Amino acid sequence: MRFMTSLRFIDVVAREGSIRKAADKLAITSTALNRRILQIEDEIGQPLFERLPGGVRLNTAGEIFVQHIRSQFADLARVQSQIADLSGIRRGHVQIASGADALRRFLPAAIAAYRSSHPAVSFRLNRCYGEDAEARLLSLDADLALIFNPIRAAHVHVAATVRQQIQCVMPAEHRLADKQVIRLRDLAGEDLVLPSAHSGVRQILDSALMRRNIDPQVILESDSFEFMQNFLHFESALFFQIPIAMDGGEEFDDKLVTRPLDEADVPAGTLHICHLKGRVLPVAAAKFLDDVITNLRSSYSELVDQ
Amino acid sequence: MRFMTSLRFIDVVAREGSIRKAADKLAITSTALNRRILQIEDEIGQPLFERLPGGVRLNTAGEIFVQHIRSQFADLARVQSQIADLSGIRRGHVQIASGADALRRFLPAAIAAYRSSHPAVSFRLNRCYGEDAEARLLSLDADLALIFNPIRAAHVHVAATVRQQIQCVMPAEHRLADKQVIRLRDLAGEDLVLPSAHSGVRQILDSALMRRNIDPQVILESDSFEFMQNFLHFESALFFQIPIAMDGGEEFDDKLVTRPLDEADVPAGTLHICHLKGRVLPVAAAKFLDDVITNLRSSYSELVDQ
DNA sequence: GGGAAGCGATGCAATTTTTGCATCGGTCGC
DNA sequence: GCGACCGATGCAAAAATTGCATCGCTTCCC
Repeated sequence: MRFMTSLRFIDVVAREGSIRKAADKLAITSTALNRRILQIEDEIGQPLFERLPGGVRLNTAGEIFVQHIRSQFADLARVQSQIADLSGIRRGHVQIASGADALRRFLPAAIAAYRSSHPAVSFRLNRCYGEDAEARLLSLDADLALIFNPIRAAHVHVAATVRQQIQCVMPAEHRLADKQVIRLRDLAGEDLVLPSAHSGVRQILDSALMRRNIDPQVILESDSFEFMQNFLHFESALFFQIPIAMDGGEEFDDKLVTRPLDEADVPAGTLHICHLKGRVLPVAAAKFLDDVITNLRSSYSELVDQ
Repeated sequence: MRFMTSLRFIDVVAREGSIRKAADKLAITSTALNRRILQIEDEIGQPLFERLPGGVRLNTAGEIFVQHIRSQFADLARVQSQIADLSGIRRGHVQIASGADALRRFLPAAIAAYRSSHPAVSFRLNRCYGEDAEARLLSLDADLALIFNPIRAAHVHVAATVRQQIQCVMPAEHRLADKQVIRLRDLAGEDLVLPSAHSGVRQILDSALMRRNIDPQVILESDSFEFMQNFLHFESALFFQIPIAMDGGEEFDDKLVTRPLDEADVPAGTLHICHLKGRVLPVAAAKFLDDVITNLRSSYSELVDQ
């Protein structure tokens, strides 16, 4: 897209915080890039960047302008996908920001299913926590976000939510494995393996444990589900995740068993599927979103809202 | 705005329906323009125009793309005005589509008042009927529209409405001038001077007259209020307009008197102030809209909604 | 405190892109 | 069927972008 180059360049400079670094990334000289920026600042009538000794930084005008540029790019992508859709090609690109939960099983399966009927659609997935995901939606760096627990930002539109009760995962021979439902007080004195502090699951657990004044042993903390799960093969402990991170609510590792926490002790959290409020999504992203919601509705029936 | 030239060119070609005509208007050769278009079609990967023997016409992809271009331009204007606003310059440009009613007295006064505090803001006014106004909003050719009576289009957001009872204007010596309120049956046999068929006033009058089976003499029909009003200086007749077309509901021509039609006979119409739904208006347009609504609220108090 | 390194800005020449001219092949109206 | 008008294209001129060398500046580090 030749007619977008100058704008794309500005975006990169804003991200890199330095003309020379950006020029490097863009495979042109800093001279050329510098002059493109000077020219656009001239046309706007005001500087967009502050010149610092170590590089450049957007000023207020630049912030506004770069936001405009990003929305132009997103909208161009939407237009292209819509045009491609006209000729029945169904091509496109979908960018998703997701928590680690949904990235485990749910999204791989959902994307594969979608791609089986739309092979010309490509995806990009970024694992991140709530705040990042919201920032990515806002900077148009993601079309969709799947976030477990809290949505704060006013500019996010929640297309659907799924209630998810936290599940306790343990080796089949663990002493709690006989119970069908785990009470919070059962955790007292147990060895726990917990997701890191940003995680929605962790926040729910922490606040529930704090409220009841239960003080379990946190022997391990990680942001990798895979790591935590494999750890349980070597040492007996309790580990927590939400159904979406498993296959239809069932653990997929037959050495481990899964038991829900009692809803009276720990409230169900909500998984939110969202996009930027007021944004017209590209065709591919909109269709994928539709599919995901249908998919969730059939897997979790009455737990899905909207 | 150098980086927008190619897009602007496409817009002009779409409007002109011919590359050569557009090239003429843009003061470049048809060759250069033609090649810019070919290049962009190449980048998009699909033609945007159908080549007809007498020129070019947008195909479906082109329609989508041109709509995108226009929204880009409108958004760029918003960004520019927002950036200018930062430095306290308060410059900008406001484009208004309005019926002839509001163009008479209300808008000149409102714009002059606004410009007295924001002299760097320029305006463009286009007189048009409802359908045009809506089309102009949609093609981003107008930021705001003031339309008397009906709003149909789903993509229009109504920022405020004012109820306006139709007024009957006549020479001071007319036999109906003694009445404080004009009943519809009074019009039977009278000579009427009516606005043209597209006008909201005309539509309301026509349907009321038709319903009561009253058949007055329509001796003159025009889309110029000024013409109709001046005509009354030479021949005694009745002429209709809404308060917004007058000074605060008072006729400004002292040879003429104004009497409301009875609300029981003819329902009040509504003047709508609207903009495109979902659009972020440029600062200047948004502020002017605010002013207009405040203005209307103080002039017509309880008749204003929202 | 001085020197090296990193930054953006700028003059000048090389290169690439854009433009204009002339012209082609096609369609339409008279 | 002829003239007028349309968009497409080869080729040379004009204009723009780019890269190189270099400047002035600040910061970091010895």
